[in-house]
This record gives sequence, C-alpha cells and structure tokens, in this order.
Amino acid sequence: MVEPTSGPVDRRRRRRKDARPQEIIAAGLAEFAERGFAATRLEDVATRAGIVKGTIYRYFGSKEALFEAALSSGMGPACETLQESVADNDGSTIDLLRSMIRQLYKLLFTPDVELLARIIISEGRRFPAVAELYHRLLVSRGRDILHRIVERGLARGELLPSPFCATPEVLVSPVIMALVWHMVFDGFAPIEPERFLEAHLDLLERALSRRDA
Amino acid sequence: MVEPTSGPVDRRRRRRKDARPQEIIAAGLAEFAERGFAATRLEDVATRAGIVKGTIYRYFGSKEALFEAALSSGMGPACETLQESVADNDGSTIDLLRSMIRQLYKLLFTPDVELLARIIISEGRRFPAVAELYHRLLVSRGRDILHRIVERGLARGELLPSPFCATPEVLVSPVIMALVWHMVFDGFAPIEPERFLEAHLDLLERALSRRDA
Amino acid sequence: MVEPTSGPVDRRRRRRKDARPQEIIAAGLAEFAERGFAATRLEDVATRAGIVKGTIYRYFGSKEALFEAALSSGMGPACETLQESVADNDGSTIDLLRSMIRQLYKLLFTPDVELLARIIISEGRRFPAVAELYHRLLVSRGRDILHRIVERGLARGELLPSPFCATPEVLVSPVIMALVWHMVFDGFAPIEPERFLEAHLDLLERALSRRDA
Amino acid sequence: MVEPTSGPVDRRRRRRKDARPQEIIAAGLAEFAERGFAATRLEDVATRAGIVKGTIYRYFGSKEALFEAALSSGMGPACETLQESVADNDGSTIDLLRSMIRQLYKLLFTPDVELLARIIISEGRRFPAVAELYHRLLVSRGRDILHRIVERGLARGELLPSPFCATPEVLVSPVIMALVWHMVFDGFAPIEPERFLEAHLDLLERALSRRDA
DNA sequence: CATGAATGAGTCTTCATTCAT
DNA sequence: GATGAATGAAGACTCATTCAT
Repeated sequence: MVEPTSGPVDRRRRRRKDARPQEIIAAGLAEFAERGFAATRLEDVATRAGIVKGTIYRYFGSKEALFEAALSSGMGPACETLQESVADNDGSTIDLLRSMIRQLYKLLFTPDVELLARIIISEGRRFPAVAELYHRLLVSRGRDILHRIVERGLARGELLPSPFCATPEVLVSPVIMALVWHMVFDGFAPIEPERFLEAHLDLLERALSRRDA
Repeated sequence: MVEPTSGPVDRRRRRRKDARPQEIIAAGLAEFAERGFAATRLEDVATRAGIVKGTIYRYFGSKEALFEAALSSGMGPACETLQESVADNDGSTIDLLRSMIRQLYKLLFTPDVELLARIIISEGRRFPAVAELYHRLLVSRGRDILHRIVERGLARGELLPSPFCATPEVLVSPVIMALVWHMVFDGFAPIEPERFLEAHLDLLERALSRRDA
Repeated sequence: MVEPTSGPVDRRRRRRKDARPQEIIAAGLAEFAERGFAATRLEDVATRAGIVKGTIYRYFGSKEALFEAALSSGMGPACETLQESVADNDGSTIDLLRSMIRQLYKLLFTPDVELLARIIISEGRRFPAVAELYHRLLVSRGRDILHRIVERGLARGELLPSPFCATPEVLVSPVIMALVWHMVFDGFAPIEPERFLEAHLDLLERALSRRDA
Repeated sequence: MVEPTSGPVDRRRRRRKDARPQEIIAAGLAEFAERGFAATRLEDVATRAGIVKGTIYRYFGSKEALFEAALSSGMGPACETLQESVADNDGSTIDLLRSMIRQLYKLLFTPDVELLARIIISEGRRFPAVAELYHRLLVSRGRDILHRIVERGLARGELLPSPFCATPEVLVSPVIMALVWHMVFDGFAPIEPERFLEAHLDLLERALSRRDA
C-alpha cells in the first residue's frame, strides 16, 4: 500500500522539522493580511505552508493562537530595526528627524513589516491584546524616540516651543497616510512612496526651518 | 408621509415600511464597522434593526449587497459636506487650507462618517469596487480641491514651488493618522483629536510661512 | 430549480412544526442509548428525525444540551407512572410490595423508559447533573415509597425489625439485575423478565413470610 | 525474568520492556472505565502509562484491540478468584450461599475488578464479543456454581422446590444493584457496601429459612 | 523499539440563504 | 411583505493511525 519510492530519505521532512512553526507563521501572516482574521481559512494557511490543516494544531492551539503568535513573532525584528535606527546619533535635530523618517519608510514598506502593519490596522480594534502589544513594542517606543528628539531640539534651541512640539506625532503622519493609502487604494490609484517621502521631508524641513528666519 | 387613518392598521409597521432599508443599512454599518465584513452575522444586523434575518433579503440580495449598499449610502452625505466646505472661498491659501483641515476633522470624527472610514480602511482592499467608489466620490475629490488650492496659491505667489506642492496630500496626513490611531489604539491609548488638530494647524502654518520670511 | 410538485402543501412540514423538538429528542434518545454519548453522531440523530444536522441547533444549543434535554424529557412521564403506582393502597404490606415490584418491571421494560435507564446506567457517571436529576426524580422517590411501605409494615407488625428492613432496596434489586442483564447480555444470553419477576416475587414472599410461622 | 547484567544498558528500560503491555493495559482500563471507549483518547492512555501515543501501536493494533486486550486480561484473575471460592465446600446450602455472596462483594468491590465491571456494564452492548467473553468466563460460571449449589440444596432437602430455585440469580441481585448504584450515583448519594451486604445476607437467610418452620 | 511529527478522515458548530406560511 | 423554520455548505478542531528517525 505504501510506496517507499524516494531513495534515501525525504529530505524535505527533515529539513523542515524545526522550521515548521516559522513557516506556518509566515503563511498565516500572508493569509491574515490578505483576507483578515475571520475570512482566513486554516486550510489555506496550511496549503501555503505546504502542510495539512491538522498539523497547524501541533504548534498552535487555535486559529486565534496562531494569529497572535504570527503577529507577535513579526514584532521582534521590526522592534530591533527601530531600536538601532536612532541610537547614538549626534546630528542636528532636523538630521535626526530626517533619518528617522527615512527609516520609517524603509521599515514600513518592507514586505513583512507591511503585512504586520496592515493586519494591525485592519484587525487591531478586534484584538486589543495584540494592538496593545504592538503599541507597546513599536508605536510607543517610536513615539518616545520622537519625543526625545524634539525635546533635545528644544533644549538645544534648535526648535521653538509651539503646539506641534507637544504632539510631534504629526511629523511622522505622512508615512502613516502613505501606508494606509497603499493598503486601501493601491489597486487602482497607486502612490509612489518615494514621492511621498520627498514631500514629507520637504514638509519637515519647512516646519522646522522657521527658526532660521 | 401622509398617514391615511385606515382603522386598525398597525401604524408602526406602515411607517417603518419606507424606513426599513435605511434602518437595515444603519444597523449593518454599525456591525460591519465593529466586526468586519466576514465576522458580521446577518442575524445580529437584523436584531439591531429590530427585524428578522430573513427580512434583510427582501431589500438586499446578499450579505455583500448589503455591505456595498451600506457603504455607498453613507458616502452621499459625506460627499455633499465635502462639496460645500470649500466652495467659493476667497481667502488666502493658508486660510483655505486651515478651513479645509478643520472640516476634515469635523467630518471624519462624525460618528457615521467614522464608521464608514473605519470600514474602508479595514476592508477596502478586499472590496476594490467599494474602495474605488469611495476613492472616486470622496478621496479623489478632496484631493482635487487640495490641489486646486495649492495651485492657486502658487499662482498667487503665496506658495513657492517645492516638492511638497506636488504632493500636497501630506498636508492632510495628520488627520488620517489621528483617525487610524483612534481606530486601533483608542481602547488603551486614546488621543485627543483637538490636540492633534492644533498641532496639525501649527505644522501647516510653519510649512507655509516660509514665504513670509 | 425548485420543483413545487406536491399539490396542496407539504403536509409533513406543517404537522411537524411543533413536534420537531420532541422528534429530535426521541431520535436522540434512541441513538444515545445505542451508541453512547460520545459515539453518537448528530448527523445520525438528524437523519433518524428526518431532518438535517443543522436543524438540531435551532432547538438545542449543543450535542450536550440535546443529551440533557432528551434525558430530562423522558423522566417526566416515568415519574408520574411511579407516582400513581402505590398511592392510596390499603392492602397488606406484601401486597403493596408485590404491586410495586410488578409496576417496576412494567415500567423498566417499557421501551422508552428502558432507553432512559440504559443511558443513565451507561453514562450517568460522566454526566453527574443528569444522574443527579434522575436520582432525585425517580430513584429517590421510589426509595421513599419503599421505605414508607416497610415502615408501615413494621408499625403494623407485619414485618419484624431486621437488617434488611433498614435497607429495603435489596427487595427491588432483582429487577435492576434483570435490567442490566438485558442491557448487556441480551444479544447472546437473553433472559425472560417474566421468569425473573416470578422468582422475584417468590423471593419476596419467602423473605416476608417468616412472621407467619 | 532473568536479568543478564550487560554492562551499561539502561536497566529501567529493560525492566519495563516486559511490563509495558501490562502498564498500557492498566492505563487503558482506567481511562476506559472513566470515560468510556469512544471518549477515551489514546494520548491520555499513553500519558498515564508514561509513554507516548505511538508506542501503544507497538503492542496493540488499534484502540479497539487495546480495549479488548485490556478487558480480557482483567478477566483471568477475577476468574480464578471465583473458581476457588466455592470449590469443595461441604457446608450447608445456606453457608455455601453466604460464602459465595461475601466473595462476590469482595470481588466486585476490588478496584481492578470494579473497573472491569463498570466497563462491561457501560459498553458491553456495543462490544458483543467482549460481553460474550465476560459472560462465558465469569457470569456463566458463577451462575453454574449457583445453580449447582441450589440443586444440591434441593437434593439434600435443604430447599423446597419453588420458582426462585429455577432462577436463583435473584439471590445475588443485590450485589449487582450495589455495583450499579455505586457506579452511577456514588458522587452524590453514596452507599455503604457493608450495609448492603448485611441486608443481602439477611434477605438470603429469610428466603431460605422457611423450610425450618 | 521508542519517539513525535504528520496525516486525514471525521464531527461539531455556524451561518448565509431559501421558502412555506 | 414579514416571519421563522429549514437547509446545506463550510470551517474549526480532534484524534486514531502511520512513518521516518
């Protein structure tokens, strides 16, 4: 009944043993980003991962568990990237901000990270635990960095106190808009992130340059 | 509208007859915004509308049809609001922009419109037809207005040509960010739209004021 | 697509509307008795009830809910039968007991009741709530009746105090044994309840008759 | 049995090698008794036996095979116990019966045997082969012994012919009832086997003593 | 032999959709 | 038109069984 054809050993199986959970997570991430949590079928995740539905349950207790694992797993790397990005930079305030914004574009338009962001934006509200994690690990850190830069700028006299220094998030908002636009309208009205970045940096420059006057 | 006082007829039922589709749409909008398309159960929509599941099918051919109808229906009013908002204003460029931005905050944080925006952002990618409609009716119009304002500003010499004039969308991005933030993190890290607006306007002012120097 | 053949109306559907839950319960009882709770497939219950799996869920929230409903529902009638059986009998102690035992055989070998008993014996331990209900509604009542008869007999001097008067349950044990035997061995070593009854009554007579000596 | 002291071999493992099947059977017996055949998971059996699911298949071809093996294996010992119990006893009929009944209580309330009995009562009907085996090895032998005792009693004139001599099973029915009660209602309405035994013996005495009169 | 990863055939449960009343 | 019972097609999850190591 069984057909032991393949000569030596099924190489695929061996190689995969350890990678399995990661493969499932990657497949899940892709499917969740494409269809949303509710509309994603575990069957499709399995197929994409090259396995069978039941196998998912060896690693994840439920669809929801996979969802959360997938999201959590993606945050680590993104988090590190963020970390390094502005560490120990001694430039001027505007250089720091410019650098940070460039990093953000690079980060958020990285395929994996974009999947993550998409899912968070789409489903975050229905999965507060995940949204909270995302917020804690990424958003709130980024925010802290931003605040620190601005405060340093104020302290150095490179920035003048004004309402937008109290809410410097607005400085990064264009990249969020680009992301959302890309997520929703890209099929028929694509944007070029580069142009957005350029305009973004231009806006930044203008916003901070007043001091020069 | 006219109430023919035919004896024992259930007035409530009659009165509702016309309002039914709208009630169903409102209920649908609320549920879709809360749970997303796939996770919304028509049973819940019906209950919220005070009717029975089967009745929905008298007005809408399918769940998807209801979804599209609900979204389309919400766009009309929003569209008009937008229309009027900047028509025939003869002020300075910055006044026009300020006014437009204020309108945007008011509009996008109107409960009904916010539901709509939430749904579009969450599900737009999976319903290109709807996203396209939304884009055509609202986004692209808003964009046109914005572009016209900027061009007028350039023509009038109130603005100097520069990258961000070519992508003036960045000027409105903070409100989008506020919306997304509100949508995703509001449960545990709420924002105050007013502060955002303030910072937003501040940013605008700074970005455009260079010329003054 | 639909074939509205049958002239007037589908009579079956109308007639069934109210009877549905009862029909499902009856089907469930039969299947549960035959296969046990875990091995019973709702699909089979549905088929036996002439409906479709999904329909069960209009009436019962889960397999377990159906199980409990089925068992509870069967207890009412059995309970009443028991009630009447010994009410207001003024005969001698032995006549009362004889009558009670006859009733028990009749009751427990009634098809419906037997299903019930089988299920309780097989699954009771795993469904304490059900077992407890059964105990309260049927077993403990029967026991009370028995105890009252015996006490009356002692008071009247028809019985002499002795260990078995303190545990008169032994007086009915043969019918339980018959039931269990019938339940387990009937396929290859059937018993005749009548013979058991005869022997049972004989035993009873002998056990109580000593006093005459 | 013999322990070849081959150097560094893991003694535990070796020692177990022979005991394995028995350990699995014991674990299976416990699980089957607790949950019934269908609801028992081999995973749990394995865990209880301190091994892994797959290992079961080295000793038993299938869940059902394990079930049958477990039940068969339990019967041997019980069978022997029964055997000896009444062999070559030369006492009076009532002494023999008394002795037999005592043995029955002791036997059936022995943990291992009780598990067995529980399973047979619960699942016997669905596993005729097992029920038949149980019947042949234990029930029918016990019955034969009982019949022989009664016949001897009749021959000796210690008993008078009467219906219950033809169905002497009723004489042991209280212990069956005690067993079933214990099995089903013990959680909330426990019985004391000792009191049952006492009443049982009392009943026996009364039933047989008429002759003395 | 033992392990544990993998499989795939179920089974319960849900829900959009239909239809007789 | 409205109702609610019924349907049936999925989809999540479980678990006996197999198999490479």
